[in-house]
Amino acid sequence: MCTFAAQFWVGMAKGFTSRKEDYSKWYNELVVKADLAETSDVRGCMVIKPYGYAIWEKMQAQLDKMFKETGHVNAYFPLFIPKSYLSKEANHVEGFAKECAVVTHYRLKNDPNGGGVIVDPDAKLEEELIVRPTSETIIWNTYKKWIQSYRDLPLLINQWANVVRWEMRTRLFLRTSEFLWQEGHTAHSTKEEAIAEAEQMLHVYGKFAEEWMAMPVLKGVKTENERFAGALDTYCIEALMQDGKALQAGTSHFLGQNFAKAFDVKFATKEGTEEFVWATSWGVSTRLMGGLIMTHSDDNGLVLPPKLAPIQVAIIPIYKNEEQLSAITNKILPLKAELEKLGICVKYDDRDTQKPGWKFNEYEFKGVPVRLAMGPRDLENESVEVARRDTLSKEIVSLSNVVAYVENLMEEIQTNLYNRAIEHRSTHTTTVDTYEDFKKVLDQKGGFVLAHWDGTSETENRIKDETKATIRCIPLEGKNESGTCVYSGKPSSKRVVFARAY
RNA sequence: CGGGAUGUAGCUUAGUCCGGUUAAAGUGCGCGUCUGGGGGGCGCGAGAGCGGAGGUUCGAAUCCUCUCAUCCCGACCA
Repeated sequence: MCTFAAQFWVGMAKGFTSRKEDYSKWYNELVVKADLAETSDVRGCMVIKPYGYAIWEKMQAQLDKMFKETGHVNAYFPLFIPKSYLSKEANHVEGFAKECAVVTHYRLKNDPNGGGVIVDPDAKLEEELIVRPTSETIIWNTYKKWIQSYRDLPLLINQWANVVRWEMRTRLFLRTSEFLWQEGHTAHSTKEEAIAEAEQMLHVYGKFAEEWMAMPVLKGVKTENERFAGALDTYCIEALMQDGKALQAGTSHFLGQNFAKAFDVKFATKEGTEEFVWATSWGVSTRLMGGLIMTHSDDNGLVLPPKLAPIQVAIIPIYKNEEQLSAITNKILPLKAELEKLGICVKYDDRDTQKPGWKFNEYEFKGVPVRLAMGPRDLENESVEVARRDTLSKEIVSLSNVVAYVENLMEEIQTNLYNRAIEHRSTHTTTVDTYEDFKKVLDQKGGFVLAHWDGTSETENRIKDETKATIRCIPLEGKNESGTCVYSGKPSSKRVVFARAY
């Protein structure tokens, strides 16, 4: 490999708020200016734009592959759920009742007073329909018909769908009234198998977050307060954003026999007895996009890990006339083909409608991991300028080495982003033993705070009221260590992870 | 649903307190031209009647009333 020079471009994107100035403004502007999504005229709902959707599609493709590899198949259940279904599992209703959209009518008509269309009062539904906030109820109502015997188990189904939760305050990707997700719903003959399934999917999520999103996550179990409505146990992956706030990035629930009992889903065992099945559900959503953005991006815009970047390499020609452009194109096309042969997504941007400088900024803001530029000088020297987005560094690489160089960069950038994120997390994870330190760390530094907790909801709630911090999880890998609760002073056998969260 | 604020060109905003020529600018858009190794320069041009309805007035973006919408802060949340 032949490197002639290294230089750094550390500019500020024009008219873009920095993280330090206002993190939340930075995020909102980034999402819009990087062309990922925008708010729609429908309150709380977003339009995911092609570039943002392309990233989501990459996530979907990989997750879907991982689900299939673990034996799951896809299916699709209705968007609408009869109201009565939702009330069959008491905890579940309570958890979602406050944020459900309800369909009450099925027809419009012209307003006799000339005000456009109105809801036809004669078209009232006998039973109102709920727009799914999650699909446990409709799915378990269906599973009841599908499951009779242990021979029908396990049932391992996933669906990719949209769901609606009527949120008061929304933010692009992080919390929208309608969002896209996948929800896995499985049925098992034993408790152990169901728990193993919930844990397995947690690890699938963890692997995806770390290896594909380059986003380190803590795996753990939720406390009763934070648990999914209707679950016996909720496992989660928790990520730490750059502003020191935690983001719940995925959850996997062991539902016990709650839904089986609510929907009367029984199966005949090998021994001829009749038992309720054991259930799990698990999901990740477009919220992952928010996590991806807030884990890596900087004051120059989006930064994407190569494995999820819709464009991994952008190539920009610099030319004064047609002859130069075609000379450059003649060099670039074979290079592009070679990179593509390695499975790298390359965009050769030879549009004459935009200037090179404009394109540099465009791809930088959109987080394209590697940018190649070739101009008259490179043409003469048989070289290419290679710029990487994660470090904002540029090097001149000889044309003969550039394919190998770029191939290697893909791996290097992916690793660097992960390492950077894990470094940030470890410097923002603090162990505290007193409530004073606890509050001080939250206010001054943020991040994950490891503290002893007495295991009661009462203490958890008080801490939440006083500090806005919640228990993100009881870590799976945390070692047992006896101590005393930071709040109550009562004995505790393990530290839990506190943080202010999204 | 409580507390605060804002609606003027595609977008961001000035003008509003203290009514008065043809509503102003940046950006974006179109054309021309010089350019082209980090959002380029110059020139020309298109684009809004000021969230909506009503009122006061010779005259309303500006004052009054009502209304709608959005944003921010609180309770909820993947």
